[in-house]
Amino acid sequence: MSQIPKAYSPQAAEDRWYETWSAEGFFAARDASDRPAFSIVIPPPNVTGSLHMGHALNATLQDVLVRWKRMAGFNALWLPGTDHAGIATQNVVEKQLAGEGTDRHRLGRADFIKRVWKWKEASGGQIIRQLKRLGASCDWPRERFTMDEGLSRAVREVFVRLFEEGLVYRGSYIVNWCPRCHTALSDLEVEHEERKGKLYFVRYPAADGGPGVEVATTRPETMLGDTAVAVHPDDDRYKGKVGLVLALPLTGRKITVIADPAVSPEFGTGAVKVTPAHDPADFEIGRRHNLPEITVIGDDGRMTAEAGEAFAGLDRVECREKVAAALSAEGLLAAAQDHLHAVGHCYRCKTVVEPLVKDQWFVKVAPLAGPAIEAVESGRIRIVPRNWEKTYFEWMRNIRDWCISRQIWWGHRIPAWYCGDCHGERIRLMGRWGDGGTGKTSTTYTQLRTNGLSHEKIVGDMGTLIVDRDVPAVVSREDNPACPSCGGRNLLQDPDVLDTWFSSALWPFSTLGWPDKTPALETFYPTSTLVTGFDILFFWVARMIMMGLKFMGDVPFRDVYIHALVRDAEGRKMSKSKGNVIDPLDIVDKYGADAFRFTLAAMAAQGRDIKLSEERIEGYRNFANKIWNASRFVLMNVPPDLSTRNLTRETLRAGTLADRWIVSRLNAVAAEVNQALTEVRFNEASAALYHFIWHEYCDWYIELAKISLFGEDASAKRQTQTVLVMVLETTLRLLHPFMPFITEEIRQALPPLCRTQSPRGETIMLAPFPAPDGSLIDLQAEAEMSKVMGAIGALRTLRSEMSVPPSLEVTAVFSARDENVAALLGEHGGEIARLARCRPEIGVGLPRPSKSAVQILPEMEVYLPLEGVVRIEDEIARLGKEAEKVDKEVFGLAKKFENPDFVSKAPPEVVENGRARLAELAEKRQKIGESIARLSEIGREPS
RNA sequence: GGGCGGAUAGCUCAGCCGGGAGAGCGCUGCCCUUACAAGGCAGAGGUCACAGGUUCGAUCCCUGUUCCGCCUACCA
Repeated sequence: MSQIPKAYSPQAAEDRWYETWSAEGFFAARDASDRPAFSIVIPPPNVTGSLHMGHALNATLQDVLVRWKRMAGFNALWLPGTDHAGIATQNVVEKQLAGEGTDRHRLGRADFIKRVWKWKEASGGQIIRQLKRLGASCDWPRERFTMDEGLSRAVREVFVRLFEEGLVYRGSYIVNWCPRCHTALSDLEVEHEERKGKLYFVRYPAADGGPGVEVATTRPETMLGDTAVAVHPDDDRYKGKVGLVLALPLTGRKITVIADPAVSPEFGTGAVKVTPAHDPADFEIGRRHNLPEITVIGDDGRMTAEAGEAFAGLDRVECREKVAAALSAEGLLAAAQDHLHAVGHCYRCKTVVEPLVKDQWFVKVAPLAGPAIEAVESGRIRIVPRNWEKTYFEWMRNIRDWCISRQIWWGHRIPAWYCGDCHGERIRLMGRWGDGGTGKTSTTYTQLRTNGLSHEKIVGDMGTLIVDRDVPAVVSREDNPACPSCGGRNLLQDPDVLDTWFSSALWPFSTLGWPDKTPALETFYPTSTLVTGFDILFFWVARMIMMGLKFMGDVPFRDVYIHALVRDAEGRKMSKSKGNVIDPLDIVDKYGADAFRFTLAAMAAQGRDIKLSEERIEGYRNFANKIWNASRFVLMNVPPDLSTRNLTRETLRAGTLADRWIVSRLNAVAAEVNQALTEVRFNEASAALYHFIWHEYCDWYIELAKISLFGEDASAKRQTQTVLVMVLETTLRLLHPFMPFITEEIRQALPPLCRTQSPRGETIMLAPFPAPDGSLIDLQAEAEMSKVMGAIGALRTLRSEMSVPPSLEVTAVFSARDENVAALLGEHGGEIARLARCRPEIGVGLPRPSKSAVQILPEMEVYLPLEGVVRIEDEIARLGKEAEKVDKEVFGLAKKFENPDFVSKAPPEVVENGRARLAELAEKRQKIGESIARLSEIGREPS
């Protein structure tokens, strides 16, 4: 007899089992193995971050897959790790410094980076600990970090090779600049948001004082940097104006009207002011027409000296007002109307980004995109759900070059150097010299050397440097390369670091040891499945595919499973800045990891977002408790020396109806779960398990088992015990990937000879995942059971509707349609008696007792004698309602048959089905009518 | 502007290849029946957003409309 407690309490079990699994090395995959490989690399979370709902969902789904495959006999690897999250992490540490009244420039680059590493060491373990609390079965000794030595080597190798092939280049282009983070951003890192603004109509007079051109703009402050006005070449309104010289208001600069097809005649006035230095579209036009690029907005988002005395130093937004006012004062502001337009914001700090012309490093993406498109088109990579493929293609086909340099310090330093000896005049540095350490003024390298500073001193104290764009870069796999032209060693490394996503793009192979040829790489690449959210489909997935194909010559993964985003009540992404986050760990504390995991899996329907509700989690907590108590019951009713070892197909097929039924259902569910997991339909797998455990095993099988468990027949009892435990044990294994802790906890309490053995260790984790045995699917048993269940249900309904107390044992009449049904019911009279709490009278065409309530089933009629327990009128009313229901269905069905086409064109089995149903309904309706008539008669007699 | 998705029970959502509408929670009634009140048994509740079309038959396929969400975009 077991002593386990009445309610399941997750905490203790979770800690204990995770500890054990980990210590025993059950999570470990083998670099070399006879078994087929299954591998997943985790989408690396931000190292200094903490677990949010998205991570929890992501990790749960991966763990379900890995645990499933591991049990199914695969050499399963789930490789964990974290990401250095350049801008985000740097921002955190900079905020700390600000709190201490200092900044990174005073600290200097080297000390700043030390400081970030310190922060990483201090806080970096958090998210990993949190993943463990969810039960994540990662191979922890293989944990990697994007800034690891090995991964850094991979990053450098890739950069150098791409540079050598001309796929990485340095150039001066317009980029998205965050004036707060002080760095360039890739197009993807800019979030567009609709903002209410104004569309200003401004008159630009001709230089000769004649009629000029009116332009429309949302950003009047940029006019200070205008170097042309453009119109569409085919726009008749402006045919005569092309070539006209205008006097740019407020500055007096002479600018020309040019024609360019990029201008859309429909918008505004059809004439657009061109500011090549501050607008991406204008930049393109400017380059096409060789226009000057006048920078009027600086790195800090304030107007530069070029903007003119009246505006220099003003913030962009302030300046907008001032310019509008100034134009208005000169009578040049024709109109200002409300206008809705998309404004780019920094994805990190939400500051409005400023397009600026900057020297940056880029990846030429088009040559890499081609094969990446082909890989998905050909099906070598399968994206699930399929509809994401379209989004993927759309983006890949319109892809633009990727700006990979970031003007921050935390990240992979770009392996490019500039020779101070050859080009010292054209390299300007900012650092902790000469200006009190603010790092705000710059000096040329040559000047610093002349002033007596050593090269080492300069490098050590360097904050950043500005290199003329024609100074050649020396790109090298090794640090401190020699200058290829002068052979000197006085080279200065490019101050920029790489976009974090550059290193993430290599994740599926860099984590397995690349560029070395390791056994792990051999075994686990390509990985099997990538599980991720659609929000990083472009950021990460697409880039991994490009890099994997380029450097491994093969796709990085076979399947990409795109899961939903966990959103808040209003359907918005949860984010710290919005303050709408629910901490997954709070949920784990409150309801247990198993309940939480099961909830996430159950809600992970393909293609739909998850709006998480706590009630739902509570429901699955109750489910865990249900399993717990069912197991308690089983353990209380089986001897500790029980064995299921001798249970063969033959003994199972020779079992009782209930045994054959539950075994059949178990195998059907095993088939469903396997199938659903194969198709990554987590919700279907969990729903099948939920229904089977609660509504078949608990509601019916356990109740039926009680008869022989509490009965006299020792051999029947032993047989029931065996099946009871076998089904439970198998179910636990099916459930384990979803609810790892409770399943292990219960399995360990089962009689030792009832546990399916695992190849190594005493754990459910490595025990075989149940494969369905088709020969045990017994449709006849299922059909028979459903008749018995129907009989029991019918009587229960009658009792309930007639308000017959459950404790009152009644006599009930089961009048079968034919001998077969009567025999079946007769055989299971004991079951009917117990589960419906009655003395059953069973036979064919039994007479109906007077004053009885009736349920009419296809196979039988069930009578409950009322004997003054219930008022006859109640039963008449109830039957009246039922008759209405039947009439409604008959009406619908009859309409179908009125249509001759239905009979001739519909498949025969559908027609036959309909006919049978109609006949059934007609008979039922007639019997109800008879019952009502009889009861009405009786009702008139004195009772 | 382009693309994608959603609208099904009071709430949150399933519903794979068109053929008798489901779950969880909530609600109603009865019940502490020796696994479980985090429970048992029974029940109420839906013109499957709207309008057309295809079909013998549409929640499901097609077209359009309305509302909502998301992604993407150089109409300033």
